[in-house]
Amino acid sequence: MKLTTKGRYGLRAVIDLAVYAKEEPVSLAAVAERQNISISYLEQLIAKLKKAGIVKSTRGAQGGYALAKSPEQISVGEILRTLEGTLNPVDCIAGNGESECASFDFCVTKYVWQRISDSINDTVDAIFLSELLVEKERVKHLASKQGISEKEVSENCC
Amino acid sequence: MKLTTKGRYGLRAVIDLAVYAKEEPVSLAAVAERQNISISYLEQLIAKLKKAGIVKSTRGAQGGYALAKSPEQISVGEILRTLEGTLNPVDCIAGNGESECASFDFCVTKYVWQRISDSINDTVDAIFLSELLVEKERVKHLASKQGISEKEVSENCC
DNA sequence: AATTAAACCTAGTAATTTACTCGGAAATAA
DNA sequence: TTATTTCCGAGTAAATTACTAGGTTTAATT
Repeated sequence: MKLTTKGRYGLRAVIDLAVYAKEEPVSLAAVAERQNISISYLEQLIAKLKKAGIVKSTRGAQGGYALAKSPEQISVGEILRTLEGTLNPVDCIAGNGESECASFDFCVTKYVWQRISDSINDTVDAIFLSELLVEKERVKHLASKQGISEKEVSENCC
Repeated sequence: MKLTTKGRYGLRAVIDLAVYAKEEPVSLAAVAERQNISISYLEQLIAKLKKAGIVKSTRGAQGGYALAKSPEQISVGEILRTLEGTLNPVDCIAGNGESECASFDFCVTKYVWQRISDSINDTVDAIFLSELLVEKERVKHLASKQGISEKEVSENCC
């Protein structure tokens, strides 16, 4: 039940864009450097985010990425599902019919998996990027009080 | 964010014991056969469940396994955490201090991971084996109405 | 027009994890 | 004594993850 680095790095990248790409697009190199993530790996993640309409890009020199919507319109659920695939604990409740197991309708464990799935999805769909930006301000003040730079925090985040 | 077969098979095994090991212990071979799971793999899972005090064993011929507590006292959370380890979406919130990331207290993403973790754990801790047994009766009737045997259901479950 | 900075694209690959199997030792009922 | 069963540790093939490498294309800047 672990998220992969796709979801973890990807969320950090989107937050980074929300903070730094307000005026002008930000290059992936800049995001990668700030977040201490490999740039070529980030490329793959951002490609998915773009396809999903979460970020937009401008090509060529001085180009880069920015959010495609306002932080109020981007949920963590959207981001994580884009990068991780469905957030179901098992495949058989994907809802596409294809991966349903043969005993789908009579499965007791499915009852459990469905409830876990619902709780995960309800949770992440209720957290919007805007909320994270508020939270980010809060911890930023906390950190600065303790003499810890934003750079340090970003680089060592989980 | 997928459960492994440990959690999936293990929960099925515990449910199987709840149903079939009421009077006398049930051999792993019987569970494995009913649930269509490899017996030697099940051995590993049941060892953990025993260590955790969820099931108990009697050795020797005619021995086997049974629940160590009543179904009202066994939560799905207990079972899954025993088999899967912590149900956290990331390691850094394990709470043991050891796996905490360097930016632990100032991490925005941690705020997200913690909420996901809480929702998963709250959900599974609120489901008890007794509830699953009731649910099992319900789907059993549904299945039999459609001419599907319990055996079929068990063997093909997710 | 040339250079440079960036996004975009595809394929490969080492490391890790998962999902098992195998072979036996110890215990106990029949 | 023999069957049946739990118990135990080590090994392994397959799948997945977490990347890297090596380019092409686009567009601003010089």
